[in-house]
Amino acid sequence: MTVSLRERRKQQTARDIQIATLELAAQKGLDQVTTEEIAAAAGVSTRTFFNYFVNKESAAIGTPPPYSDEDKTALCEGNGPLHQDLKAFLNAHIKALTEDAPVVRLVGNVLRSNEKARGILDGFLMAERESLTEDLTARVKNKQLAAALSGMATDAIGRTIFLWEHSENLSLSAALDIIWEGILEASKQMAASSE
Amino acid sequence: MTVSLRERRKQQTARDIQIATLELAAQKGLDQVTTEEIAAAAGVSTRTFFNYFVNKESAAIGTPPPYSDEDKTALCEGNGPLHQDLKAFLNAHIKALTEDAPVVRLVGNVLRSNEKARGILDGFLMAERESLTEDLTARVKNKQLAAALSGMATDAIGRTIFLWEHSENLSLSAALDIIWEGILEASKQMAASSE
DNA sequence: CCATATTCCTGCATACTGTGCAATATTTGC
DNA sequence: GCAAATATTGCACAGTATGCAGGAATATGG
Repeated sequence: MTVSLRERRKQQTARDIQIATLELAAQKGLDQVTTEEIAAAAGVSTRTFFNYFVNKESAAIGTPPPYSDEDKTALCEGNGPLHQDLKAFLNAHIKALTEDAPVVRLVGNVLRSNEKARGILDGFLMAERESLTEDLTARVKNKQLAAALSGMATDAIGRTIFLWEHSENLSLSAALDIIWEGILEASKQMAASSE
Repeated sequence: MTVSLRERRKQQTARDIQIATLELAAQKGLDQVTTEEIAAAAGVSTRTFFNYFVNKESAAIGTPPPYSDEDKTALCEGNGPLHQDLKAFLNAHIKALTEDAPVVRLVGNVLRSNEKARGILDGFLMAERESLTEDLTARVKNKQLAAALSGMATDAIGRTIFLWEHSENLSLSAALDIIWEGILEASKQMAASSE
């Protein structure tokens, strides 16, 4: 076994707390849920709850899947057209999100009504975007260009999830295709006669 | 006089509270400042502080300048190339921000370290972006395209402020020019061979 | 298998946040 | 001025979050 019993227990407890938080939040809104309730539902003391997460909003968000390192290196070492490599990169990330679709949906629900949770996720996404920008700089050799591209990418993920949450019978990856179409069209219009 | 004494007092008090909040936050970080201190510095009771703002993070952010209605209609009724009209739109908004540059700087400072504040601003920006998307839809007749464009615009504002805060001797509008250059370049690369 | 070191969980004390309510003070319109 | 409307304030109270210290569970080494 690669991880100790202690390690596994810790991860299990963290997940228990997150699930308990999300389920209670789904029932009556995160603001109406007390940390005491969450702790009880997760089978730990209030004090332990705060050993795992600094507040209930963080508990709801948990640790979202980061951009994978392989995907990032594939992107910056890719030799296809940029838009195609970027799309492949986003496809991979969306696929990772699909694994946890139910949690994504519950988290999205919390984000809609809770500002603090948005801020926490936003901080996470900013860090992700920054790291993607750095990697992209290796490929395109231009900081501002890389920043613009990685902004487009991160924005695309966000809008994809939003579209998916608000549509019936639309997979995450189908939603991405729609969003991506809009981005390509926007790029064309922006690039048109911009010399 | 267009506004009553009461109205003016209210606005003055709101501003007093915001300034007090930002100054105390600049000294020792918003997290280390209590609402009691802020209220005392602004010359009101703690209870009154909460009549004006729901929490200290909102007090720090205050009410950021929204996209102006004239600028929005100018944008969607414009007949120049899209990238040019969009740039003009952003120029106008950045000019508005320049009026309050010191406050923008202090707010930026808070945003860097406070997640809750980021979430609050994020909510505000989401609403702004959505309204811009609607207006743009009138011009480009395509929801996803409009959403992508308004995402680029809002992102540009954010990155402009960031660049400006981290550079010596760079005006907000000069920062926007640099960011904009990156966006145009990104659009070109994305549009290249995307048929 | 036991001893003990390490890590984790918990209860308790405490400071701060945010809201409802009722009393008090201020402004407004007449 | 005076009554109605609106703002401010103090107080009570529930919830959030952290430090600390003792006890429980797990890991390690013989």
